[in-house]
Amino acid sequence: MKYSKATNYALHTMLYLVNVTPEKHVGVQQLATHQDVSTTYLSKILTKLAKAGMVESVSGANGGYKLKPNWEDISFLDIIQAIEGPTSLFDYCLHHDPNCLIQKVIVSAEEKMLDELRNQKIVDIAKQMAGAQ
Amino acid sequence: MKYSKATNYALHTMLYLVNVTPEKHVGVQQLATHQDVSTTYLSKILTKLAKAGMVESVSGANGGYKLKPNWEDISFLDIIQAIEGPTSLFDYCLHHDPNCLIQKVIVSAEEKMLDELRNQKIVDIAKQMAGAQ
DNA sequence: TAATCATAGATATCATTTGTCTACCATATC
DNA sequence: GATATGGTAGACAAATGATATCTATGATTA
Repeated sequence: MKYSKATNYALHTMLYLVNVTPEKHVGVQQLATHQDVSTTYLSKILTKLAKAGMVESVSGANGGYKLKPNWEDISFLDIIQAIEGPTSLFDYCLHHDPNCLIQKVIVSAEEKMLDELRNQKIVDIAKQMAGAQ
Repeated sequence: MKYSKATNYALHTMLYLVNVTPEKHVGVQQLATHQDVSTTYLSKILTKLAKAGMVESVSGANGGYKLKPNWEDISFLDIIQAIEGPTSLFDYCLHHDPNCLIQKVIVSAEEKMLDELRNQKIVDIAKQMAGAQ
């Protein structure tokens, strides 16, 4: 039971974009070498972030990725769900009982975690890091 | 990002034991057919629960599984961790930075969920089910 | 038109989960 | 103690999902 490495890459990528260059375009190349991943693989992750409306890509020379105007609102949960999808920790249950109490307990516990992740903006972490230096 | 089916089986098994026969021995056979799993597979799951000190097994005729005396204290988290292990959602991080803020945010959000799961006893759910009938 | 950069598809690899099969061990009862 | 009943453990096998890589292609700029 773990978040995927892709989610890890996505979070670091977004933090990097916010932290270092919120305005400029940054190439996948640069993002990839910073995290020691291949560009094509990271590109697939960035595509998901783009489809979720957090970044936009520009092809061609001097192209790359840029944060969308709403970048200051982006939460951890936004990023995680862009990569992991909308799945719940526990979306099946024995006999597919829609009233399964076990499922209800777990889902409601999970909601507590999601609330936390929803309230944590990536920009706040970036500011913390900037403050610490 | 999901809890495994094994965790699902474990929770339902424990609920069944608490609900139906907290005192008697119940064979894996019965538990397995109830959940539509093979006995050997469910047996492996029960072995983990036994190692975690929640149930005990008795071999031989009229044997089976029985709850341990502390059964009223058993929480959802106890069962989940007996199966999933002690892993965290996010125990690696880029460059293995022990001070990674991203990791700290996620781990602290996860703690909120674990607190909830720790506070939910399996016996409470059993009582709810009994009351609803 | 050439250089730069992102994108999508096909494919490969690997780890984990989910199981099955089998032989084996423990206990109760006759 | 033989036998039926019940749990245990190991060696597999299959399915799934994550993690990539390679290649060809499309878009943009200089």
